Amino acid sequence: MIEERVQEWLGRLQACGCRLTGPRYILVEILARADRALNPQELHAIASQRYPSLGLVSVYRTLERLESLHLIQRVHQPDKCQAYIAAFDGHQHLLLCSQCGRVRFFDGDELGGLVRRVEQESGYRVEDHWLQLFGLCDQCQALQGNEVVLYE
Amino acid sequence: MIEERVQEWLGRLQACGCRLTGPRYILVEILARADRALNPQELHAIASQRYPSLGLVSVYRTLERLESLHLIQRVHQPDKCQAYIAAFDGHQHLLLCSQCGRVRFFDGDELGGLVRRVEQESGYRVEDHWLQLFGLCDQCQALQGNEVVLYE
DNA sequence: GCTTATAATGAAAAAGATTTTCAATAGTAA
DNA sequence: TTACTATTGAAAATCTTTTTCATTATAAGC
Ligand SMILES: [Mn+2]
Ligand SMILES: [Mn+2]
Ligand SMILES: [Zn+2]
Ligand SMILES: [Zn+2]
Repeated sequence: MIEERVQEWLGRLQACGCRLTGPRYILVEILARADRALNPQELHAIASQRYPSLGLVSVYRTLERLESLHLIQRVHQPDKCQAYIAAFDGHQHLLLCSQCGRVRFFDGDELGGLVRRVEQESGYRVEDHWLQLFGLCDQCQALQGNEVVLYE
Repeated sequence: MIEERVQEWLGRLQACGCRLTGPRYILVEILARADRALNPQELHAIASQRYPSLGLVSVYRTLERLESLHLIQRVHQPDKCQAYIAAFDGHQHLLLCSQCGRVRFFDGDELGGLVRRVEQESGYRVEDHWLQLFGLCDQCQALQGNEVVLYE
């Protein structure tokens, strides 16, 4: 299933005239597999292990390309706002572990009533919303904050 | 009411041993009056009109001080994440005009049921949430996007 | 008021993050 | 293989934020 995602992303890249290069294989594979948001530096550090000559600038360029294809999306957190994770189709919200950074998507917010009430009270016309939940994932609850298991 | 806020902030600054200086008066006044989030550059540009010798570094320092006193809070937006607005007491959410940037607070989300459902499905323990609504304020609706009225 | 201690200031330098430039390289189609 | 050109990484440039430091100015004590 993750492998399919990797193949799909590579296909989407090729479909829009992009070439499949070493740096892109690595970066796509890491991003498509990641269960937490990675910023350019983290991504570069991880990818460099398998592709030592990788330049940070290629990481920036690949992130930009993948984001413009809506394959990844930016994740805002209190302390970092420049991290990316595989994007979900459709309208979804994020659930983030504030300990290890693990991210999950969920859907089905029940904001209709709230939005109508706020529109009435404020006079604004609401067109979009951000909803993110923060908490502890099951693993981090079990560890009780003693250790943190990070990616790789 | 806004004047009271200015006085309160100045009092809070003094109460914790800070000195009341020219740069601080100006910055507090602008931030306490602003109805949209301002980033360091914008704030510096506005404040410089009244205090030309103001250094950008004092803007950063004042923002840090006011934030640590919980008098202002950071506002995240799709394109800028380093802007600040007067903080609200208690748990509140933001409503932002995506045209002019005007910000309002609202309370009373109805997320209890959703949070419980997501906790069940995910195994996460949810501890906090971010909810922001984006839309068009009444003024920007009236202008139909022809003009944008910005601060000062 | 005058003196004094020291918090605050702005210029400059440093550090970090991101973007641009450019010559060399390598993927792709013919 | 060849030719075209997208992509690469190094280096430079640009922006943003933080640190350093000598100078200034607030506020407390007299
Ligand atoms: Mn953000
Ligand atoms: Mn809430
Ligand atoms: Zn976790
Ligand atoms: Zn507006």
